[in-house]
Amino acid sequence: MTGLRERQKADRTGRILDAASRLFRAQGYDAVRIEDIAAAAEVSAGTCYNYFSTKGDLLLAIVSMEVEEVVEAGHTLVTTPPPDTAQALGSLIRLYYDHSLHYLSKEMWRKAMAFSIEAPGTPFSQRYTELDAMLSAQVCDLIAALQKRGLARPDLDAKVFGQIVFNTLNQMFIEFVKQDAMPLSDLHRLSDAQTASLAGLIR
Amino acid sequence: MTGLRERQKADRTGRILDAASRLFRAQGYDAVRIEDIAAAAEVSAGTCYNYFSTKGDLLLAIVSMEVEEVVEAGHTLVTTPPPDTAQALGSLIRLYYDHSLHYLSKEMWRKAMAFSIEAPGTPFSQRYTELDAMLSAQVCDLIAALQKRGLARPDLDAKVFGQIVFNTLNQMFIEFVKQDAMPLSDLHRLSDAQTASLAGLIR
DNA sequence: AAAAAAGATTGAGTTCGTTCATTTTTGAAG
DNA sequence: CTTCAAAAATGAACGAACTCAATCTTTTTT
Repeated sequence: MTGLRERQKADRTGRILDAASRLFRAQGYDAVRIEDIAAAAEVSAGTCYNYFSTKGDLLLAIVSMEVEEVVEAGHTLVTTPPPDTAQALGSLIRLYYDHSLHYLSKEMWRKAMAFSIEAPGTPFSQRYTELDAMLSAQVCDLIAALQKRGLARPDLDAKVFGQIVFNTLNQMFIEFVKQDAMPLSDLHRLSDAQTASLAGLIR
Repeated sequence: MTGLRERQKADRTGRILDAASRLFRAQGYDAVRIEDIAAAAEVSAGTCYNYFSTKGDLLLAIVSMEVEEVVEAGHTLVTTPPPDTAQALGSLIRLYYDHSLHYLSKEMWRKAMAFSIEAPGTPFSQRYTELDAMLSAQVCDLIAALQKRGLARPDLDAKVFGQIVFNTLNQMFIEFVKQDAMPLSDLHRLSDAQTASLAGLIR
């Protein structure tokens, strides 16, 4: 079933993604030209456009892989939440934040977020939006799980409140990547304060 | 004290802003070239760059003027809020949303938001971020005003809660401008539902 | 009022993302 | 094995944002 054509296609996709990911991280998104990526992936510039519609979409493909990992890691945590509301929320949020700079620079996040707003219809922009929705749903699930364990007010709409929490942490993350000088520890501090407030409303 | 040089500078700035605003709205941000703006403003392309650092920053200058108007209009409403929590919040939000498409297209909003994330250091990007903070503060002020009138739980931190409300409405607005097909009425529906939930938490 | 300095304008030139006509490679049919 | 069609790769050409050395305009100095 795996013809030569199919195998080469997958191989090229992988090489382009690898090359782009490595170069973006090493030199920055703007400093890397499509031609550089093509050269590193041993294809031509035109071929990159057979696989990814724009440079921005290629970036979003890379970012999406990262977010996929986070969604998976988050799933484990949501199914076995710590036995305290603030700590449960805090752990999930910390998981998201700490993963974020593992493979991606702030510049890459900025460009990715910008592109997903600017060009929402692009294939990987849609994928990225989906993944965002999955993260949001995960927070909702956590709150529902806490309710089930009697750690959160049962009269709360878990979906509405989960989205509120997600919007808040998302907004703080945007501020974080917008300021190159801001260290991760500051994001944690801000986040812990908000989480405490929000946990107060839940309990 | 207004020398010739100063007057010409103000005049040119105005002409560039006017031309760009008109052309962006009529033809779309991407379709308009700097040269087109320059021609319409009766200057050269290079001159546009003496006044605005990039095309994106020029757009943000235009968007900022719009947001300034909204901040002003909102101020009136916050000082004399309707005598009902949900209605007060709803009026302010409606004010923001209804103003949004008056002078600016969805594409312009998308590009502006994208640029403000992508290039946060640029002069008008900073201005735009400031204005965003002012809107957020306005929502906080409204909640504080409601507390003062006994229309909201006094034990609530107005600042924290205001930011939550602002983040929520901001996020909904982003979804709105990301989908060209979505009518303003749908945004209102979504917003009304969320506002009702949030008003419930406040009372 | 002339000369010098400071400040702005200009548009040709550079760069890089993107497109597309042409060429090459792959897979199927005879 | 040859022929043909479909799919994919290629790189030269294009377009638009942005830069910068040369030029022009305004202000200040003598």
